[in-house]
Amino acid sequence: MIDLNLIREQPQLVKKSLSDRQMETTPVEQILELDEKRREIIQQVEALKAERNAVSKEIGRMKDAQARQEKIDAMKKVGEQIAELDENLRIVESELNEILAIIPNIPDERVPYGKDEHDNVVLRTVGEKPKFSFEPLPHWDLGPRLGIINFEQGVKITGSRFYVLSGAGARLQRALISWMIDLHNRQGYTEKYTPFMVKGETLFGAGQLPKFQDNLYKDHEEDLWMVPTAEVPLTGLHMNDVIDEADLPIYYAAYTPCFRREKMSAGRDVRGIKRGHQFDKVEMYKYCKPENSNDELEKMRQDAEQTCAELGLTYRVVQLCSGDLGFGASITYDIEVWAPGCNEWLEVSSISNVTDFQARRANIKYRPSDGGKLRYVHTLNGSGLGMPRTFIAVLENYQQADGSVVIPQVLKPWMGGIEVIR
RNA sequence: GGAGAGGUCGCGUAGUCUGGCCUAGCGCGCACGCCUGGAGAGCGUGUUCACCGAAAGGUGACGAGGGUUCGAAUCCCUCCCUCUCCGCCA
Repeated sequence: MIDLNLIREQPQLVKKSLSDRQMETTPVEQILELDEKRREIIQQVEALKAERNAVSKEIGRMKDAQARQEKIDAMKKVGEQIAELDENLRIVESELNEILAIIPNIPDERVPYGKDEHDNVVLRTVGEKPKFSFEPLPHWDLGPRLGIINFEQGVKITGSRFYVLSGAGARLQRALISWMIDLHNRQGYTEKYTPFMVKGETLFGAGQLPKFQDNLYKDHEEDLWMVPTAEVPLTGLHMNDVIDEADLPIYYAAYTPCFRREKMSAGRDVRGIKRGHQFDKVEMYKYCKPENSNDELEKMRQDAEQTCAELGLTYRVVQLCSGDLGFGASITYDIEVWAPGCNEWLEVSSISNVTDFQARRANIKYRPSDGGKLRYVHTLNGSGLGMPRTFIAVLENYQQADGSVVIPQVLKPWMGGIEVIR
């Protein structure tokens, strides 16, 4: 949610932001109109309520039965007016909130203008694309050949875009998750294990509802939704909280599976395990003071980069352009690792400063140490890292001429003695 | 899932039966001041948030949402959560 005051005071800035994001319509005028109407009604109805409160108090003290009845009758009419105005107010406010709820965050001024992902800017590349003495296989050949990825079984028990990991493959994924969480621990993040299902309110707070409803799985009978990312429960942890300034910044890391219907991406990346309806991810998350969120973003990007580097993967850092920016993000870096088998850069991390966008929706504030007014925190999130793609990169980069896959050094403590998958 | 007890301004509680001096009392904590060589004790003052308003001021919030009423923390309905017991169960 962006600040209504910002729309009031700088409507041009908001309009430009929305058009930079390639939104066709910018409902700024409509918001201002509704806001105007809202304040008008509030003034009317509150004046009436003040009158009713005063007279009602009087009635309680009145002795004369007839005069008393007259006042009661008069207040009955006032009550009817109040009910009518309250109803109007409710309608105006719900219209206003409906629109505000789908306005994305304002891009940071450093975000380059661009139409879509083709206009993203590669900031730098770390490492070199590895050279092979043989033709490296894509993971969709490598996995089944090694017996560690089974596509048919996934389709059999659940459906398309599902797969089963087996033996050393399942173990490799578990090793990646454990190693990553331990690494983030050392980087200062507190590990969290959260529910994988949340209520609608929590999804609203994180900015997933109402806009991305179509991409979410939901229980048919209850208000329970499968999380599309750990960012959602991690935002929810402090929903409606007031945090002491001394406790900031807060760093969390969590592993969760992520569930996405991928309606928008139907037909994309159908080959392999790159895009499924269920995937595992380790997420980094921060709550901090507004003045520190830029520095925290850079630190989180370094933390994600370290994760790629320690795995020995070649990666590049990409700055998202305005048109490719996510709904809640004000600025985003993607980290992509090189996958020599499928011959492409795979996005394994997306690191964003969400500023106060989620904090407003989820009502997360902090109390300044100097006793000043409560302020909204800033939140940041970043994958550290996304599983199937990191898994793909490890398989494809560490494959040998004989078709086996060597386990990266850092993962060995979790592999139970397995050094090579063959 | 069944029965019962609860949810009040940081924490703990009073208030609910009997609607209106509840403009939500008291204790603890916290902040400031007085006192003190200093500290403690004591005394005094203050101590939620959101919204509307230039301000004065006003409105709303007693788990959430509805209803009754001139007026609801208080009465009625629905839901959520916590605790105790029972049932079921990894």
